[in-house]
Amino acid sequence: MDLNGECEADIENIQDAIPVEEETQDLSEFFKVFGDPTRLKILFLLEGHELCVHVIAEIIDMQQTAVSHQLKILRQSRLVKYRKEGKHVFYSLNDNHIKDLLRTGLEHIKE
Amino acid sequence: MDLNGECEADIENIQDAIPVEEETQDLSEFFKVFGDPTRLKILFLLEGHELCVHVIAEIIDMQQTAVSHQLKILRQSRLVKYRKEGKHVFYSLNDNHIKDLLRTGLEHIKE
DNA sequence: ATAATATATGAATAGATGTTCATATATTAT
DNA sequence: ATAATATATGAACATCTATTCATATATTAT
Repeated sequence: MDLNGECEADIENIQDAIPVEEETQDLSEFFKVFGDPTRLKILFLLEGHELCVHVIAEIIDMQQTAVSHQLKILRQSRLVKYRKEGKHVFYSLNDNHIKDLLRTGLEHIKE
Repeated sequence: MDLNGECEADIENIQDAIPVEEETQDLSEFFKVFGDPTRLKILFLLEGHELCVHVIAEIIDMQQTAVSHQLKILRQSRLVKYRKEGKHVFYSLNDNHIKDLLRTGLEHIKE
């Protein structure tokens, strides 16, 4: 049974390079979060500051509800954390990898 | 003119944390490429091997045309390069950052 | 020349995604 | 209690995306 012809012999071993299905799914979900300009802007903003929702909305010039929706996604992927203080909800980064990822990505697109 | 109330004073400076619009767009496009399980599988496969299209399709159990479409996207974002040899087209990774990104991403989802 | 194999690509389609609108909840001020 | 402010959320909608199908191109074998 030689399905792969002349190209490559041991498909069995090569296959191991791919993480199991669930891990691949989770990983793609994770990267998907970075695949939106609005969310990226929020992440860049939160890199240096703890900010509340309406200030974020103001700075990136988006509606508050749009920002809230995106913050929900960032929360769900555990990229940001939040702290309630009276009427305000202050968001901040929740992961050390984020800065690395953003910087590596920027390096690539600048090449 | 105090649009941001009690929360935070110097919106001017905070804004600088965000790259210019075009850069943010490009960066989100870049991450979007990693936000699909099929493309991730292809990238993991190519991490160690130079492979031709039909072998990739076979290993990840996808149709050849689906793989070709995804390879096109990977080419366009300069993540893979290719080499023609007779009927075959051999693909391989074209960026040193890819492994880093994949590994950092995996670290995050495993936490 | 014809057939077989490897790859690429355009069109179609189903499903996912981001924003907006309307509205709900919660806290604070009057 | 009422009004104002801050945030969250569900529904609707337009847009984008990934796969499939049909088919085109290119190379090699007969």
